Amino acid sequence: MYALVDCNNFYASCERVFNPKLNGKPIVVLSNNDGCVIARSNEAKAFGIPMGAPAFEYKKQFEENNIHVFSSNYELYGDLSNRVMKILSTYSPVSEVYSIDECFLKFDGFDTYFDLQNLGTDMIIKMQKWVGIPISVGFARSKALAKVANKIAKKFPERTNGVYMIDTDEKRIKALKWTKIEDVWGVGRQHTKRLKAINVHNAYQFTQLPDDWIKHNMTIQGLRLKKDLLGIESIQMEEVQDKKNIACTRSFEKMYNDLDNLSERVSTFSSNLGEKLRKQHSHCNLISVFLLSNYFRKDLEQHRAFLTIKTDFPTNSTLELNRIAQKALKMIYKEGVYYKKAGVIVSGITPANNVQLKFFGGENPKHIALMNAIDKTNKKVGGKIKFGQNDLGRKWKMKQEKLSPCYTTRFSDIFTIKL
DNA sequence: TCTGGGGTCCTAGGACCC
DNA sequence: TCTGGGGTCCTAGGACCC
Repeated sequence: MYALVDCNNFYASCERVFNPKLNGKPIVVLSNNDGCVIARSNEAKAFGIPMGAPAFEYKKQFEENNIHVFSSNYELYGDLSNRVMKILSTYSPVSEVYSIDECFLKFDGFDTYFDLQNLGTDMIIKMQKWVGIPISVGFARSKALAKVANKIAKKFPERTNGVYMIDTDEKRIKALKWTKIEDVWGVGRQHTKRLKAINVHNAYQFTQLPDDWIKHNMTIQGLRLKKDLLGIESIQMEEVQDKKNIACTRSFEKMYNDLDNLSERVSTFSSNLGEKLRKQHSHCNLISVFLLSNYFRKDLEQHRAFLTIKTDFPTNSTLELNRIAQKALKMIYKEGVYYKKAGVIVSGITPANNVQLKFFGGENPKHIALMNAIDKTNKKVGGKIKFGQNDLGRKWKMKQEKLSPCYTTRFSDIFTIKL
């Protein structure tokens, strides 16, 4: 059996942990730059606030309905997520952290000795007590079915108490008939359109489609999904591994049409990626840069550009990454266009201890020592060393007007109790 | 005025090899 | 007149996830 454990309205729930006055109150959490809604408490959902709603369009509704609005606080969410995952990992030797708020657990052979239903209830109680985060648990014979079971547990809390198990074929078919096709894990907008066109509206109908059709239209992934939904394990647990791509991308608060400002952004993104690469002890040999104009301003010239450059040797030196990223930027930059977003992505990632040596050239050994010294210093005193091209005046600070304290990761933000 | 960020997997087709 | 067959590797782009 598999379990999928999912935190309920995770970001919104995180905001409540150290601010219990918010229990029962509507909450929304906004994306970077306070752009759009990316998490909603049940109360906020009841007001009809959709996922992805632009904050400025809903500002009035937030005020009228006393909806509490937060900027996203990834430092807090990340730390609480780690606590949740650590506790979940004690329930089974095989676990897979699937996202910041979801975890698969595998219970091979457990059913002989444990009542999984009770185990699920135990998880919920412990998580509430130890971390303060509400969770839902779905059990089933495959990962895709565990996802379905989880959805049922979350949708009917009063009937399931947060735990639902699909353990018979009868329950499986009933659950699949209840699941709308667009809600199936792995079926997105495009597949939904195609499936509805051939009269497939729920997960059960999907499982009745011929393999050929699925393979042709949804690749091998679709076929695995079908088998998983039939109760035949086809989507395996995955080991945590090093990242294969690392990206750093941002929308700007206003648009820029000059190379100077874009160049500064790209340089800051490159430093950030260098740090991340070194942290996971990797090198990369592909660097991509992209620029996007403002999609919402149809009145302005549109330009989307993306360019990948191969490095001469695998590297994780910020200086080398930035040199190449700047080169790419200059090649795709188009004068006169107002840009709203830019990003740098590194890929072709290899472990640092496994670098292909070169006859001529290669990483400048001085860079290695320099990066080492910078990382160590920054770790000790908190990001004090920056590169000349990076913004030192912090004029790029994100719009975060409703940021909550980092209760668990900063001494300055620690919770105070008044006696 | 204002609209997020960071990932994964799969496939077709081109480049190249013998 | 007539021009093969069988591979591998790489990458862009499309689909998906949270």
